Amino acid sequence: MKPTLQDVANAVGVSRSTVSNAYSRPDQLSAALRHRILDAARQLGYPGPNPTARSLRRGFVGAIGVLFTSQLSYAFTDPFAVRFLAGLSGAAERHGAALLLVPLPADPALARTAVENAAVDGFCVYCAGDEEWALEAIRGRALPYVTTAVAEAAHPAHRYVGIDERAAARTVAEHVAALGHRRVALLGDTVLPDTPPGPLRLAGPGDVPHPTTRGRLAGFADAFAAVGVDWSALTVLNATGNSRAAGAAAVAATLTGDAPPTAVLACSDVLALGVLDTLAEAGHRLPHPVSVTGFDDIAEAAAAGLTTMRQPAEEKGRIAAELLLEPPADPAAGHVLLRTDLIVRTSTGPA
Amino acid sequence: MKPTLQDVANAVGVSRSTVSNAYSRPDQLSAALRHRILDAARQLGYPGPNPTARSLRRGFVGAIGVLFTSQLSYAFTDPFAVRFLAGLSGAAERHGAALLLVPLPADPALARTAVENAAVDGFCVYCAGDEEWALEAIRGRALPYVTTAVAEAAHPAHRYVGIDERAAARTVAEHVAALGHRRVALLGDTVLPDTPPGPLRLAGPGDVPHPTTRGRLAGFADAFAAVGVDWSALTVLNATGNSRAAGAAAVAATLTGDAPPTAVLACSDVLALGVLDTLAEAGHRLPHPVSVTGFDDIAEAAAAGLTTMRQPAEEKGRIAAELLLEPPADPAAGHVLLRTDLIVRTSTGPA
DNA sequence: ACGCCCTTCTGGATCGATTCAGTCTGGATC
DNA sequence: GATCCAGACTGAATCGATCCAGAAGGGCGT
Repeated sequence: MKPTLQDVANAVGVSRSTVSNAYSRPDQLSAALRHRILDAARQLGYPGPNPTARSLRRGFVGAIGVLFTSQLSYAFTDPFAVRFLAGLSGAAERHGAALLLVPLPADPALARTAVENAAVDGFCVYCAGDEEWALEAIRGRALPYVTTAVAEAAHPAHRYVGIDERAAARTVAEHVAALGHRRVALLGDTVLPDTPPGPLRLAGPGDVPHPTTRGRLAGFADAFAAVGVDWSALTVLNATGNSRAAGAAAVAATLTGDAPPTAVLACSDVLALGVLDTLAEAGHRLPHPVSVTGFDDIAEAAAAGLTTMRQPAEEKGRIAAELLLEPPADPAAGHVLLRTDLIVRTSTGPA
Repeated sequence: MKPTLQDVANAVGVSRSTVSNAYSRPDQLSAALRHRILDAARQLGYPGPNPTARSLRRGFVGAIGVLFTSQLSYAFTDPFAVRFLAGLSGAAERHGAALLLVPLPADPALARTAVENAAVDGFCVYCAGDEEWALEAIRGRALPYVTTAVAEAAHPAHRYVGIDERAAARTVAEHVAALGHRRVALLGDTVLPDTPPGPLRLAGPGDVPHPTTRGRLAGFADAFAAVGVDWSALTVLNATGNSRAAGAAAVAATLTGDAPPTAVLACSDVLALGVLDTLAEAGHRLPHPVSVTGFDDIAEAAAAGLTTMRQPAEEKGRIAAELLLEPPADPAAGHVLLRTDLIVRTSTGPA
């Protein structure tokens, strides 16, 4: 079998502790002996202290867990998530912390044990709406955690970095309203679960389960209410996934119907790009008869001329990591609200 | 402190082993007792067996390490790497394996210990040219590993999934040569280390340290040699990074010089897009006076009309994961060569 | 009543290190 | 020459589980 600390100790004729010190606390032994030990280790093919055993004894691991409550591969498919991870990994790198990407089985019970079995010192939970069970499991392990969305009635240990979804969405909608649009559609991913793509009847934004989508729809509604357009006059479109194709599918029938909206406000850039795809296929070029807005300001948005609400993706990731790796003394500092900026491009114009 | 197995055992009045079995081998005890144990655990706030202790005893971790020998955050910046990771994570997810992204310090000695300290069952090494030290460290730990490039004189344990870089590049260049181009520039990232952006004198492709770049340049050269264009007649352009900006910077002076090339063959799509940016800024629209080709076929390539060599990014990731997670019995099956396809778009045309 | 098997549960050994209170040694101090 | 001390090294306890040989108890056939 592979050699252990003890084998090296035997070979050199010293105690296990001394070999351990040779690796982890060089100041505890003479340089000469340390060299002898390291040489012997090399000869024996000893690769250094076993990381698992070390973690067990030391009580910490040196890795933070990253949880995507939807599919893990989503993390690499969604441009915003990728930029978030870029920021996260940069900060982790600076702290020498590794990132453990934990895949979650579809079965909730199994998913919970996946969270309980992850060897990490803390968790970053990328919010997908339904994550309370995950947070509960994390708290059960008494590990620190950060979420990527504002939590209203947060548990004291709950740290987060997010934006004011509702206010940001309201700003987008105010821009659209100011351009004179009154017949508008709001487009979101999984506005209601298990619902086909296309228009949806909703009593109000409060009925939307996903908090981020709920906040954004509410913000859109706020702005239109302020100019006299009631919630019931707004069309809500449901997309079955956060992808261009899903966005296109959700909006298709509505755009070709009679009395199509003059503006479509999407809850994400990816969905908005899907809308632009549909318009482009119908032969429309910018500026369109239909104004379109997105959310997040991903790289593709600029190229497509998409008006959108920018949120600092990399910074969000960086701060999430820092909240875990250098925990603020003041608990209030554990709640970070990021700035957002309306980026007006060519996809919006007068009604 | 947090409760342990022993505490739960004491509370219920059974042995440690029985509590352990309640979690890991439910068939070893009666359902009734199992429920009593699990209930007691819940009451005590016991979060389930400690993952680190379990790993130590069981001898495996349930995670595979992912090594980017350049900066970790590069993984999320390069579109090809992201798609690779998407494939990797999808396969890992299916096997219930977690992904440990290990950041490597710039200092080589520290980087080596980072590899030695990662608690994983195997490594996927995303090739960056200089990774032999990492492979050595991994072999020292007797862990299985996969690299993302073909290795010629591979260690027996060395599994890989790659493409025939040279043949693929040759195919691209043959396409360009067939269009009549004879005055061409070849563009690569870090053709020689520590060299400013722009043209470079090289005796031949053999002088390039990075194996992937070397293979691609050699393939380009092969095709042009076949039509009578000598290596010395080719311009080699060095980019200082794999980004659009770096690609643009590398090519700028050459494009505006006298006798500019009629075609630029880049070693990656990102670099090629940088060249297109430069051309667009100079007011050129497709089809250009200058043909441009890329490599990889990332998503942006299609939108930009870039002719490129497609390699199956997600599949590469998937196969890498599978080579680790379901090791082939036949060692020859540990060497996978992927298919590549020339995708001709509008960025190439007759000279 | 006896032996046998099967299920259920136990106790101790073990995984591979780290930690900390000591012990030992040689040299400086008075 | 006795005392003290800093530096170098040791040993046992510990981290929190899993594993396995075996003990206890119950049911069954003869």
